[in-house]
Amino acid sequence: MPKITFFNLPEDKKETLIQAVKKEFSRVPLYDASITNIIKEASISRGSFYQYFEDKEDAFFFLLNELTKENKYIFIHLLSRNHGNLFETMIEFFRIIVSEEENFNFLKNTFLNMTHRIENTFARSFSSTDKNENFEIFSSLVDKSNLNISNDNELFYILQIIAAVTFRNFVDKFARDLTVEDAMNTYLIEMNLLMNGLKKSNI
Amino acid sequence: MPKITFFNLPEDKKETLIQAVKKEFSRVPLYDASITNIIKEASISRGSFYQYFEDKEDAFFFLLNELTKENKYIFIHLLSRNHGNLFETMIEFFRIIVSEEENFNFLKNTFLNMTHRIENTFARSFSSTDKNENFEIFSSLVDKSNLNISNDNELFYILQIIAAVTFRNFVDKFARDLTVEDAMNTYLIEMNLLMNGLKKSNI
DNA sequence: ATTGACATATGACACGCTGTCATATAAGAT
DNA sequence: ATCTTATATGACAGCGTGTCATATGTCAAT
Repeated sequence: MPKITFFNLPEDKKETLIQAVKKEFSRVPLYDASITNIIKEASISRGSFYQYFEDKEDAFFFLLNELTKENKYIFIHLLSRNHGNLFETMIEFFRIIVSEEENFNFLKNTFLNMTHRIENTFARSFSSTDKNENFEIFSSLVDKSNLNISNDNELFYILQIIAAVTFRNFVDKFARDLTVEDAMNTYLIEMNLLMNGLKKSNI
Repeated sequence: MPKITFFNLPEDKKETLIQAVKKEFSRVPLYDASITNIIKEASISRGSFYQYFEDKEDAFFFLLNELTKENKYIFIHLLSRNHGNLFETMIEFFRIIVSEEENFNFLKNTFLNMTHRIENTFARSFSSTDKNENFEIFSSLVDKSNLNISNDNELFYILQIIAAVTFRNFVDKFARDLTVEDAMNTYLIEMNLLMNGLKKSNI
């Protein structure tokens, strides 16, 4: 978490700083990013940076969190518009993320260097790391009547599976520079397999 | 790839160096590892390190590749013993990896900091990144008769899905320090969901 | 207006790490 | 014995991080 000093900053200065942080993390992934570049871009001193953030990671995760908040908002919106249909919602959500242009490079650097912590942060967009408050919200919005589960608890595993597969598809999209349509095609095939099962169903 | 000089090394010196590399990457993840520590441990000069490897990553991926080769061997063996049953094989394979003690810390550091490149390397144990020669081998060994696919090509997507879910379970095991049995339980639930489908099947 | 208390800003610096290179040593061939 | 090629070495430049003593700004109280 950024320090209080950061949040006390006047709006315009804060915005300049955020843009500088975003620029650097769009240029290179977390571990290659340089604080020196950020402070040059934002025209602040080295010391100031450390008054605002704990370190490089702190700044990165602040940014990622902001993005995730927006995505979560989008996801919740889609879910209710689709009357709780999880699969329809995931497919629409997937399209929105892979079509994203403004944050393209930031997303690319982030997905291609997805550590456990980054994945967990991002996953809050549409799922939940733990069985926490997030999970309750999602659970209440999802139409469970046509899911292969006997109790709420099992929804958790379904979300885990969908998250895992969705992530892999995000990464693939960026790693292989797929077009939006190619990425969508693969994702649709895999979501269908997920829905219907990988095992041949008995006739 | 390590340089020729490395492969020309007498067996014992090479082994000492590999152990030093392993020790450092067991201590901390790739990006926190220090070449200085490795050369101290192996009693070689800084210059020598660079005669053997391109850089830190080069050493890391060499090690990961070695490990992956062993895993691949294990996987193939299990697959044939299970007469090509993919799910049974994955479950046995999963248990072997999460029970691993010798490489515990190396695996932990690796899984918790799994970038796209690391994932791809490791995935060669039981799947294939691309539709390459690896895929042909796996494809020929897998019993496809009870899989929900109409052609060989679709096997690829099934492997992708299984790989994604398996990875997530590996990561979870290390991230939350699960016992082997807890990790197995979750994995079994998820594999069952994968087999039978996330959607309620029509009665 | 002056003071004191607290919040914020600054950049020089110590420290650690990487990758290189000129030089030294060893090994092998003729 | 000499030349050639392969390997080893550690000093060093360059860069980046996080800290800290110092400077500057803010604001309430007198």
